[in-house]
Amino acid sequence: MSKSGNLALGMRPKLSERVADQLRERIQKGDFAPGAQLPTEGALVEQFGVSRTVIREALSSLRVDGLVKAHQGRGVFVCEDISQQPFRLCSKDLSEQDHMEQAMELRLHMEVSNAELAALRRTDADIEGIEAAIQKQHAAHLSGELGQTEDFSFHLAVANATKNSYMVDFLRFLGPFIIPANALHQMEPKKLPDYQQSLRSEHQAIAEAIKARDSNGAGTAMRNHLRKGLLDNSMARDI
Amino acid sequence: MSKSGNLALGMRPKLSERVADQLRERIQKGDFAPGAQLPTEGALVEQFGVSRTVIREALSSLRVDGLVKAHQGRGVFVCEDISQQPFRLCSKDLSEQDHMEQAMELRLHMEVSNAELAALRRTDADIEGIEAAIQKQHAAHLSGELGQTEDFSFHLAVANATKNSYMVDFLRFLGPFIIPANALHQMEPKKLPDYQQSLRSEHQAIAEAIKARDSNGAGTAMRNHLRKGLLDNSMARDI
DNA sequence: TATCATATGTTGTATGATGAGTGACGAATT
DNA sequence: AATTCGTCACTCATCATACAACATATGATA
Repeated sequence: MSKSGNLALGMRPKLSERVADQLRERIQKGDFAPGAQLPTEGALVEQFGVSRTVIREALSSLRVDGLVKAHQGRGVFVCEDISQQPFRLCSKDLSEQDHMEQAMELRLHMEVSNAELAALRRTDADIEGIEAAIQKQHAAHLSGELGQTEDFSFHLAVANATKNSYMVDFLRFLGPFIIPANALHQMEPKKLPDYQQSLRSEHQAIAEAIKARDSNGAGTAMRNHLRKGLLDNSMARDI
Repeated sequence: MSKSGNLALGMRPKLSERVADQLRERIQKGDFAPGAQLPTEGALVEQFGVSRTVIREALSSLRVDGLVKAHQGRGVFVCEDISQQPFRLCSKDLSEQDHMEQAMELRLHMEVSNAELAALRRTDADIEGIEAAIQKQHAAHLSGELGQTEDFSFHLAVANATKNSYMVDFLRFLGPFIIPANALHQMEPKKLPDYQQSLRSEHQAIAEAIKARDSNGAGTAMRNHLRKGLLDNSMARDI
């Protein structure tokens, strides 16, 4: 068809995403109330002046986000509770520096809580897992590796001891945002062994406090550990 | 009524979602390495024996989740950093009770940190916002309303004082999971005014500690406040 | 060698047809 | 009259095909 005169959409990014964004907006603005039925695909086709393919891809987008639910034979409806909307950590109006600082801060507080809870609830198996993680990181260091994966495993093991799976999930979600910030890469190779040594001793301190069921001690040990990481990235604040 | 996963009741899963799940699995299992190119849509059509529409809807799903990125004319590639994966709070293998407990625990620790940080960083404007929220909740109570929205606004105001937008975002994300758990609805109407009164005084205590820049005080006040909410729902643990 | 035109492969979009679930209406049966 | 059941219109789900837009490799040409 004649696509030359094509409307106020602008056509640089994918059409389907632009349509999806517009629909998202209208939903969140309350244009379509929760539980209400969206216009049918055919109606949207006419409204936006695009093909049904585009409309369906846009709706698919909203469906994955948990904003709408499609019922075959009935229509597409706005979800009653939009609480299922996923949490993302990518505010585009933040500088890279701010983003990193705030994400790291979020992780720090969360991990301090993890350590405190772990100390209260840990089983013997948890202790084994935590110490095994420390051993593996040590082994990685001896092999000349950076051992970042093993480092993260330690923190996951601590989170696991809280017996709260959401804590683990959230840490696992937060992890990738933090690891790239690690100053390991730009560190002088000469200082690396010292750094790794202090890293291990900090982990050890956390582990021992957890083992001793010392909640406060585990919390402060974790706080010191992570705050040190912040300092190495020269983004310390009053955390 | 069950939400989604449903093979039994004649409600068969959509083809596109089954394909999407299989692809997700293969990606996370490392079958497709990060940065690698997925098979072309045409290849996937043959592999799965479905139409291109289905393949495209499945890929669209992965795209929204941030697992893959499609480039017109080149192909579909697994994202280098899967960090953009959204965080969801809906582990299906958890009982409703466990889900609520763990989500609430996550919120509690996060809000305690918020209160502590708010006390350190609050400006005078933050104090005004917090106290305004308390006033509005009071007004709502006087009007005979439950004032749950205003209650949440108070917590958001505290989060806002941390100057960490992710704290606000995360609380806003967590909020809807918690509010329905509030025991307000099943409370004897006679006790309601007392409950609302104590709610307000707890909020007031938090606000005053923040105003006094008493970090520890604000943290414990918030902990007490939320732990009380837990007790009212008879799901107290060693938090 | 360097540059440009072309061919090929890929995703994006458009269109039409068919299958399948839902709900409403009305005719047939009890 | 009340209930059952078939029909029909409407909807989303899937399929199939074609073309457009973009990226890259290939080969011809200067």
